[in-house]
Amino acid sequence: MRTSAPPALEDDVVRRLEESGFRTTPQRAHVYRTLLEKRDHPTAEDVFIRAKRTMPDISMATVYNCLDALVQSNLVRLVSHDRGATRYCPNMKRHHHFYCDRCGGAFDIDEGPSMSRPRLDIPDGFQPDRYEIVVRGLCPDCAARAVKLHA
Amino acid sequence: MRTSAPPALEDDVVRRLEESGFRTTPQRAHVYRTLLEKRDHPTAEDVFIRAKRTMPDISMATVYNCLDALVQSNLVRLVSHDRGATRYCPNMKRHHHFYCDRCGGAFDIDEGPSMSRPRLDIPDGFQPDRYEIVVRGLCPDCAARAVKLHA
DNA sequence: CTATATGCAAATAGTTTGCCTGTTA
DNA sequence: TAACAGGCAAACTATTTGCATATAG
Repeated sequence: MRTSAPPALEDDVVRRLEESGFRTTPQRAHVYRTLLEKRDHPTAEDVFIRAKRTMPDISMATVYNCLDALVQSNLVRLVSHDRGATRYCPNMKRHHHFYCDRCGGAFDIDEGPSMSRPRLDIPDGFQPDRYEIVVRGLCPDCAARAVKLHA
Repeated sequence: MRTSAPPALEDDVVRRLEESGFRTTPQRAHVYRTLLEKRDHPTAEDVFIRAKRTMPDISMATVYNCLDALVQSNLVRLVSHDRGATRYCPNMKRHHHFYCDRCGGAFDIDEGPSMSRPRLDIPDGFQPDRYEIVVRGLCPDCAARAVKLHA
């Protein structure tokens, strides 16, 4: 057993980026930290605005570059469920998503302890790597609003 | 029991559109028929090009309008899994999707007979309506190509 | 007859690219 | 110091909108 402190988040990021052939740059680390800060599935532009607060010279193109590098390094998931802008999610624990039909919001759904791996008949030749369950319907806010309209 | 022939596809389309408050127009029916013709998850532009072959005056804006009306009428599903253009799928039978990490292709996965509904802990307040399982990995073509590269 | 849909063109959002400079390993 | 990354602005792609005309109910 190692006696030193657990590796800092930073170390992990560096390692993952390097494993995928990316250099570690202040921008990439900063974009990642920005995502961790508020896990609300921000768009690239949201990330840009937030990242700019403490790194004013960062550019939109760099944000896209960083997000791509993080996605390819398996540090961030790309979330895209409607015609709107792509969203990004730094939660790499196995989890699922709920998408609201009305407001378009995306919400993480943790995997319950009793959850069994679904059995799907995936045709020959496909090489599945991972899966997620996508649930759609109304989020709490929109559901509450829908009830009001019917009152 | 009705003695006449089962309702034509058209009748069903008309009913669904009307139930959702849409008028039935030749363009909407045509876009729907175009989608049914080749179930390969085309983009709006693909649909536009195909639809134009037999309805040369149809416009891109109308294709978007029609696709929206069909989606809202539950005749078509919108499929969006990367930063590329949104794709459309007229298969409303319960089914799932496989997305290829390499080529970005989307494939329908039928639900096997032994499939049990997955149990998710959806927090209070959410009003789930439907779900789908999304599997990612390599499609047969890309998997075969990956093997070759390692040979 | 009237609300709604179409077609066109222009506008906007989202994302990518080229090019030159700066930085990482 | 060489290959890679950043910044900026322009290009591009996907989608939406405004408006005049046409059409479904």
